[in-house]
Amino acid sequence: MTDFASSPSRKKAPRFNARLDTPDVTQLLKPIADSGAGAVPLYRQVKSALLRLLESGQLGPGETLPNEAQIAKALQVSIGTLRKAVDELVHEHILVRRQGKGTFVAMHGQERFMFQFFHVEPRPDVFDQRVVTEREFPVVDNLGFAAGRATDSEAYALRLRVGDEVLRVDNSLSLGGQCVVHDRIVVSAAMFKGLNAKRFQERPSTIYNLYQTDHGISVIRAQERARAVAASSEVAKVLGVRVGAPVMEVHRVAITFGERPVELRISTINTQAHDYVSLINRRS
Amino acid sequence: MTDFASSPSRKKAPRFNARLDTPDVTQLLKPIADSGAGAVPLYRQVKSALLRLLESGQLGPGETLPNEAQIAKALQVSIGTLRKAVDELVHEHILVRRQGKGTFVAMHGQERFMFQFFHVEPRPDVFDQRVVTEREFPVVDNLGFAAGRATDSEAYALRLRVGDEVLRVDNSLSLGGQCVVHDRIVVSAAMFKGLNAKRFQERPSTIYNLYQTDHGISVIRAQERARAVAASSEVAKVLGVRVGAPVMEVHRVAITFGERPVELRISTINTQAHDYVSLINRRS
DNA sequence: AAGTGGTCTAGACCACCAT
DNA sequence: TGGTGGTCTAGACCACTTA
Repeated sequence: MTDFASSPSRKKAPRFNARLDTPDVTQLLKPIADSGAGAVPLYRQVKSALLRLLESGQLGPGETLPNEAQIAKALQVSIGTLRKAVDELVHEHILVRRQGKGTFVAMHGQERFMFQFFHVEPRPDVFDQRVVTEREFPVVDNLGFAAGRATDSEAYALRLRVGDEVLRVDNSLSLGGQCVVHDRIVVSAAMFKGLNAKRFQERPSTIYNLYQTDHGISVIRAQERARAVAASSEVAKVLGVRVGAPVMEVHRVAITFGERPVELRISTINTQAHDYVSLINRRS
Repeated sequence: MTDFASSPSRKKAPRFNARLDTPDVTQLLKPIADSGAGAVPLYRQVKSALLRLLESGQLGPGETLPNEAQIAKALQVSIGTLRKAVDELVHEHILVRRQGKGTFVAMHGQERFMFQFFHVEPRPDVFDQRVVTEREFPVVDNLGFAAGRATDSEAYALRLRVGDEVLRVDNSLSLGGQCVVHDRIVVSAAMFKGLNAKRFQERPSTIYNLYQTDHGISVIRAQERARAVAASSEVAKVLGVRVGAPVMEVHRVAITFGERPVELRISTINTQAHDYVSLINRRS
């Protein structure tokens, strides 16, 4: 039961010449009338039109977009203009292009999580540079799952009212058999109706993948603020450090379409042998 | 005395119809022969040609590029291809476009420093959201300047040999009158010949601006790794925290053309009232 | 008014992928 | 072999800046 039932037009059955995995989305794309001087550029309007398609769920994760010529024709813009719009969506990891295959709605999985959302990696050893430490997907162990009422800061981050029902999940993340991160996840219970410990623990892929497949919510971006704190007794036990030891605390708000906050995640990191690596590192 | 003396062709005097602030760079741009199948795309080759121009110093910080039509003609590519190359360089903050004025080699200044390299800002107050905390440029006070020999980790980060001569600079950075960051800067003495405490302290703009104007070295990118540590006595005194208090330590290697490391900077941050904000936050 | 970058078009051809 | 995205072209017109 997702929110998509309220979308204005339902999916139509594929027409005889439509590809099976491609809903006939072109019918939903109305020609864009260029509004003339000083207005939003046409390619931005095209981008918005595509975003509306994704946001409304008419085009879901993993689905194939119509080919560029078709979309361009449906919107009555040139293919170059369409490409510029898609370029930006690809750059934001919202769409994925594959030459020879097509353009797809981005899906959450391990690769994307590692690339876009996981920023912890082993500290390179100055004295042993032979060891090329590959980035490693963490083993996630669930420590707890509970419903509760939003605190001030939780409500602020998730744009809820204080006291609204939230779900809290505690996880430990391990790299190389060693627990390195403690995660406290907070989400709105209203937004994630039906989410329970069992579903959470048995998810086949990443947590953001679960949000996407079970609740139709696609995380597209995140904000992170980091600080150093003294380890609490609870976290110290999980991370295997002494109480009061300096650990890093990262507050992340995951965001979906329309700048709506989805999840607050407080990661406490044991940085004895690992670093928090800023996205600044990526080249392009 | 910069390294540019070794560049193959010297700057020519501007021709009678050239703009005064624009060296006749088009003469230096040789037509690009498309190398055919499976090769590097033409627009990447154009990008490389432009990068060589910047790297060799034939086009310096703040200078105006010839207009797009001229460059395209000189390289014998279409204007669209040239624009795609420039697009990427603009995205990497190496060039700056200004509609109606021209395209310029990016210069270091406060705005760029704040945007690209400074990641500390006040922690927003959950209980007093009226206060919109604007990002503020820090007041930098010099605490020390000394020559020395590269340690293992310094040599590793700067790609020097252990024992090579380095310059070390200590600064304190204050926001709102409060010291928030202690910076230890390490650079190769050979790379920054003639850099002394006086020049350093009297610089008119940012430190990266000094590197650019005095030594012809343009920082174009940085790598950062962060961790939580216990404050040392030296740093504790500067930051006004007790020895052993948890503080954040950010190791940044600033990089110039050709992936060459320029500067190692270890920032120790008092995160009592401030956060380290990840670049992930930016939208586009 | 002249010069610059910004947008938009219409088409050709290439490289990659599936069949 | 046919379909997809990727590259490249040549030009028209618009918006912004400066003189």
